[in-house]
This record gives sequence, structure tokens and C-alpha cells, in this order.
Amino acid sequence: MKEKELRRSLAVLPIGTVMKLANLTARQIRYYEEQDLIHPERNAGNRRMFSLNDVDRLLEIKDYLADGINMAGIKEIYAMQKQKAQQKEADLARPLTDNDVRRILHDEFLNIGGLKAKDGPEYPTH
DNA sequence: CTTCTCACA
DNA sequence: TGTGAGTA
Repeated sequence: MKEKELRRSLAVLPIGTVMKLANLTARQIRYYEEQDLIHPERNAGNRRMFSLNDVDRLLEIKDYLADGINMAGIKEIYAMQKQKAQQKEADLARPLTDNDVRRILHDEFLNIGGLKAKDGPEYPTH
């Protein structure tokens, strides 16, 4: 399920295609970018290139707007989602994972057997 | 022809 | 948000 995410993140759609897929004018799409609600890439010719994720995001923005939420409000929503995403990584990195424990035990085993590990232990110090 | 930025009789 | 100008 990793390859799929990669494809959805590939910026290959020009603004014209996105306009049709999201039913938005180029003006609106560019304005939303100006408001940092979306961050399309730019090609060699300075043309905006969108990914399928960008299209989904534009659809979301349109829904929020339809529900009466303004640019600032939508920004807050995405800001909180980003915070929670980062918090989740922190909580996940804190405790030693099963793989960390395995590697630690493995290193111990090598030391006990008199076989020194080629590379020094590199399990998370954080 | 499509997209870009800038500006507003 | 729309729209026209002048580009690339």
C-alpha cells in the first residue's frame, strides 16, 4: 500500500485538469494556494502541477467553504491535523519498538559469544 | 493554445 | 472573486 500513496502524491496534473476535476476556477485554485491551503509543485516553466492528493484537498476545501468555514478556519483545521500527526510520531518513537529490542538482544548475543558487532549499536538514542 | 502574474473604467 | 493585459 506504499506504491499507491506515492502515485497519489505525484504532481502530474496541470491547473486546467484540476479545474474540471474540482469544479473550481483557476482564480480560486491560485487563491487557495496563496492562502497556503494547498502547495502544488512547479514545473520548469513555472506552471503549477497538482497531485491527486491536491485534488482531494481542493474538494475538501470546497466542502468546508460550503459549510461556512473561512480560509482562516480551514487553515486551523489543517494546522491541528499536522500537530496530531507529528504527536503520533513522537509517541511512536518514544518507547522502544519490537525491532529495537530485537536488535539490542542480537547485539548482546554477539558480544557474549565473543563476536564483536562490526557496527556499533545504533538503536535509537532518542 | 494554456498558464502565469499583476492590477482594477 | 471576476476579468483583461502582456508573457512565457
